[in-house]
Amino acid sequence: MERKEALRKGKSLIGKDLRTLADELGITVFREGKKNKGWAGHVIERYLGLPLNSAQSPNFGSWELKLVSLKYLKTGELTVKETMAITMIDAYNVLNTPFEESHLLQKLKKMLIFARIWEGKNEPRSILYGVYEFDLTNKELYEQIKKDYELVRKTIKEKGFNALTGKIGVYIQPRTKGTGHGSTTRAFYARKNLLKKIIFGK
DNA sequence: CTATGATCATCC
DNA sequence: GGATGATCATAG
Repeated sequence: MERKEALRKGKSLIGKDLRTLADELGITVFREGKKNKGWAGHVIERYLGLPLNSAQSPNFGSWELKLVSLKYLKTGELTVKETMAITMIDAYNVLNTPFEESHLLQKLKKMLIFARIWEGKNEPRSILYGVYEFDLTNKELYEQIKKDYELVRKTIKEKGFNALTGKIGVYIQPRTKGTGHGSTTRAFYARKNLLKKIIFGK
């Protein structure tokens, strides 16, 4: 499926409750009291007729599916609930790859962001809010992301991979991520301020 | 066991 | 409420 087509079909889902769709499509949201964290993504994939694929980059070919949770503040304002994982950091790869050719940039160019409204850990319902493309034609975003990438490279080079922390970066941060239990892997995450720009245009 | 996607837990 | 680090589910 082409990216454009996926975007168009995705948009036709806006306003729908992904929870009821999950039931209709036979997607498991909870299993033995535990949440299947990938359920919302699975619903979208199934709806679009895509294979449930967890493999790395070859995702769906010309584009990638990402999900972001939104939530309402007490003031009633809608905001981004969480940062978004983009891709794993490979120290060697990052050190030897300029931003223009980085895995990070390739991912950003391809991704389609599906924003859903999160209402609680028990997922009473979840409305699809919108579908977005990552706008890298926006100079300000592009340049700042590039700076963040360069900062990560510099940090690895001067202080080592383990010096990377989630505190680094303005739009993109290198955050620990792994199976836990002492894992030291890191991944690029999109910070909330960046997601807000893309989703709410501010 | 590890990679990946995404969310949870905790600290401020 | 927001940020950072840790964990969970699943596939290979």
